[in-house]
Amino acid sequence: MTPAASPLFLREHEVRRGVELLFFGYTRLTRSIDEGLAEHGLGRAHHRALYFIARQPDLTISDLLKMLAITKQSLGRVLNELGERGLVETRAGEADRRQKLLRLTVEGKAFEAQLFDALRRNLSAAYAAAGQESVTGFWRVLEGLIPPTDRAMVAALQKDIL
Amino acid sequence: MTPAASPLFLREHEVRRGVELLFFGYTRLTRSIDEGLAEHGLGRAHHRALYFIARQPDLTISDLLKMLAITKQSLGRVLNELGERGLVETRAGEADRRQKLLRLTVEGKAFEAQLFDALRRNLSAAYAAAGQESVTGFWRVLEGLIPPTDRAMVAALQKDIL
DNA sequence: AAGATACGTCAATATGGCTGTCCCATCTTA
DNA sequence: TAAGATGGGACAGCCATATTGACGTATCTT
Repeated sequence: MTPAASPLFLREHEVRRGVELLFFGYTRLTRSIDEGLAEHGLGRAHHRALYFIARQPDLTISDLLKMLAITKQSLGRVLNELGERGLVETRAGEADRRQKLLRLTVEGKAFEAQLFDALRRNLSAAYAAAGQESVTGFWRVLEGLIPPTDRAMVAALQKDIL
Repeated sequence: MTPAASPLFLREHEVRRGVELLFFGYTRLTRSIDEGLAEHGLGRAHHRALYFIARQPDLTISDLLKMLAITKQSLGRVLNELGERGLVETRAGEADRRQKLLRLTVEGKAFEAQLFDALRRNLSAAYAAAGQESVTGFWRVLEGLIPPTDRAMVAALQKDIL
């Protein structure tokens, strides 16, 4: 049998390639929406909040905090600005009235959809160029990068669509 | 013939899944080195510079600027701090003495290797869990996210190893 | 000798994070 | 029903990382 070549040595190539492609891929994708955000005087932090609220209507503040993994104070500023611009609105929770349930307004939905269009264009093109089996692999590797403790949270997002 | 289902509608699932996995995967991977950086009082910006200098010894300032896609002023601070800590050193270019060729010092190499270890552990685990065909797909999709104008730059990194 | 290029730097500003502290409303539980 | 826990908000100050704009110097090119 051919012995497996030194795993650490061989893997350095592959790991560096992954690090670099992740860096360039991620930063280029996120940059693709900066223009749209700037039109409203908003930044990427606002988009992240918009995105997850769009994804899970009636999300609570604490759920959103877990997603974004930032402090309450940082999120507070972002949500206030989104509220002032009429993009996000809140209601008190039904079972627990301390909670605030976050939703996009009609304008918020339209704006999120506009930003998502840029993401869709770029990711769709990459998916199409790579082929479906590649997309599956792309997802699998990324899942493996998420600490097991966070995986349930990410998986839950998938269940909410349709 | 079965007509292809509405591409835009079907793709929304897949695109959102990609956006989310990229966000969580990328941020969790980068967080894995924050502790090591904090020990030296450095941040992620310093790591990005260290990484690319490690990858392409004798890189010039302007090449590094293209990689990072930040301004000269921003990079200036980062490089000064890395220089003060004795992690990076420069020499004048041979052909063109206006250029500064960037290199890691012995300590810089050791530090970069230490940080890289955390990245390697995490990415290797994800690669192993996903399997080799998945890794190929992972790379292919990410390549597709990089604007064609930047692809040559990223590809050049692969040629420098070994 | 004139202009372009590579790099450095001063100054002011924006963004998006952080810590620490304190507050109020509401829910849970002894 | 009182005491404590929890969800959320807010004030204050700070830090890291990025920006724009302007200007300076050494070196290379023509």
